[in-house]
Amino acid sequence: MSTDAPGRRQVTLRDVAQLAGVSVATASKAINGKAEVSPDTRRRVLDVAERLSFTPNALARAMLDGHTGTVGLLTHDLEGRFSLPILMGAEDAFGAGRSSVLLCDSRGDAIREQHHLSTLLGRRVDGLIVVGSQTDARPPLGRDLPVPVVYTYAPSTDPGDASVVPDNVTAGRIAVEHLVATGRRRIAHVSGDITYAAATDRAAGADAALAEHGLERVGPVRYGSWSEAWGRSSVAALLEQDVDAVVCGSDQIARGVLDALHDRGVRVPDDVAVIGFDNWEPMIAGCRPALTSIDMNFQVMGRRAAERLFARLEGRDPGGVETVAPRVIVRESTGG
Amino acid sequence: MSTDAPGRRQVTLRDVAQLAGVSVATASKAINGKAEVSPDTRRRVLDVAERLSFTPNALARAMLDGHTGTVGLLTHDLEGRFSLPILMGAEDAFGAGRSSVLLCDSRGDAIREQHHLSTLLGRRVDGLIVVGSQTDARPPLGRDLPVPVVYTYAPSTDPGDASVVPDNVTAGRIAVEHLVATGRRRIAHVSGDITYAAATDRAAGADAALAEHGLERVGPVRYGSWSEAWGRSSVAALLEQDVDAVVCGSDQIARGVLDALHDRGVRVPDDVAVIGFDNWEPMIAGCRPALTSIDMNFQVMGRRAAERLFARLEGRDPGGVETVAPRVIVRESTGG
DNA sequence: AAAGTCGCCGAAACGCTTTTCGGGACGCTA
DNA sequence: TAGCGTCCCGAAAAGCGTTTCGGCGACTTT
Repeated sequence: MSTDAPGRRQVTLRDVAQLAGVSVATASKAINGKAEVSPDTRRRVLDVAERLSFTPNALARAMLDGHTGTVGLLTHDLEGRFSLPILMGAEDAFGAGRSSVLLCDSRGDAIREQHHLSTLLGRRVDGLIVVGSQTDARPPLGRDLPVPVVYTYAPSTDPGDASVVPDNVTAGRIAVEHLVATGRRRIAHVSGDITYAAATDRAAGADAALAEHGLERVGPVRYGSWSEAWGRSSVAALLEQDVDAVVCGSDQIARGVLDALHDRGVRVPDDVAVIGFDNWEPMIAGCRPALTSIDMNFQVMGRRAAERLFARLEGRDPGGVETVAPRVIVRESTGG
Repeated sequence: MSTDAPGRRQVTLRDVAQLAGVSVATASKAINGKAEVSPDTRRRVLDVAERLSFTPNALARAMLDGHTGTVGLLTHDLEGRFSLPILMGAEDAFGAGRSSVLLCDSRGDAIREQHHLSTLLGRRVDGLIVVGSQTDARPPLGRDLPVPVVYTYAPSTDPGDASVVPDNVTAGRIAVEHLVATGRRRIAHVSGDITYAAATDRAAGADAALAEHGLERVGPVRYGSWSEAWGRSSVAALLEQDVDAVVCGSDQIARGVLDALHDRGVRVPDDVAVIGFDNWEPMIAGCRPALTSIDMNFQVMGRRAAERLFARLEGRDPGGVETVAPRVIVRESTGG
């Protein structure tokens, strides 16, 4: 029936054993490098296994030792550009740890999320990583899950859970530090949607750094949307005051600001420095001049989440929220 | 040992049966809605199952009926922005078909690809989808694989394999059709890296459409790189001739062209129409005026690949290369 | 009372690992 | 050289959590 074109039955250990003239037990030991097999027999078995291109059935194995070597990765929206680097970092770390990733996208829908959750539990994943869509905290997946969970991007509302999140406060801080270090003093701030914790956290960090240097922000934090259009339209108001640097809540906003400054003949970085957040390559690539940006290190976040999941599996992780330090990528827009 | 904090032993069917006072066989039937169980017993079993939050072990199931309900998705680079929509489309289709996706990223490395392949085969995936990184054909994964494979984005060099690819020729064609339909006659073409089949295919389609309308391309196809910078710098040469429309090999190039035209005071779309490819939201969003673009329908591609994989599983797909039709998204840059 | 139904149970099977056990080869002693 | 103990290699069997098949009682129907 199911033995159609590309589907002649998978070769089993029994096939190998039979052809090598030994028992399955012996074949198993030979293949897994156990001791109690004569070198001679081992060779014979390995040869046959090779010849039949035998692949041990990971499922059967999993049923015995109780863990599958798979982890579930539950994302809220693949679409958003932040999930991807996290995903890559995690996939990377898991690949190294010989685990495979089962990917599910709940598209922000709690029902779908629960459905995927039970599918994953049914497949007996060893653990779960949950990738949120905003940095705001989210309720935990469920009570008494049979496997460890690490939340990333968005932390769990339960502080006992393990979470790995970007450090937006520090990001705002180092943006200002960089500007101050390069001689700027009159610093304005244009940001995105005020309902995003990312926006307000960055602003808080930036203000804190300003205060530490005895400076005051020029004008209010101008919240708007995460778009170039907003960046462009904010410039008119910005320039009503004397400004020598603009912190922009995202690279897109920064790009809008750069464009508008360019149109008005304001020179960057000579007259005004501009810095963005996210270090988003495709957006950065087209900026003139090249945009200095704070990289949130999402890929590192994904990797850390994976590492902590492993740690939890071994009972080595106490839980709690961990932040990932951002870093500044210096380019021309704040250059000397 | 492994029975630590979040890991008390998973509930098995036996536990349920025992507590409900029936045999495992009966419990199984009760849960799976088989007929030969009294309504009374069924209720009792279901209650217990609910109470213990029993989740059937999909692995054990898989060992019996021979298929796991998982498929492998082998991508060449997650990073590139084309993999993601394909991934989403596939995940979507599989989710609907009750299959789960095991994700592997080979990062363009053939060794890693083979390694992932054997891992996936070991996990007894029911099938594989391979997502290439360029539209150029690629060698098949291997001879005599035990499961069906569908290649997408990049077709397999073996025409007997099942492949789903974007239709770049048609994409080029409809770009020109649209321009001609909106009254343009003097059409130039700026494209990306000439070593990409995507670039040359689009150009071929565009030229064919021009020819059908008795038109000739204005100037050569100007190949360069897939960047805004190239788009910008190509404009000087473009404007040496009388041009009323520019086909741009990608949205990034188009954006560069728009920028440069803007700087020179050329009005879009009044003086010159501009059209891009890929309909890449974040790039489009910032364009002034909003950019008309050809959407390659990558998400549809992913879905089709998944559908064909299912079809292959049931022996219903003969193989061969299938193309996915692109569509034009009209915005202001070619508007009336 | 014979013949169905109906509801349930026991056992086999899936592919592997691990544990237990038997038997042959070998070496030592008398 | 016969008898005994040791060592090892390899075979057989149990077990993982399901589903399914063949039975087997008990109750209904003629």
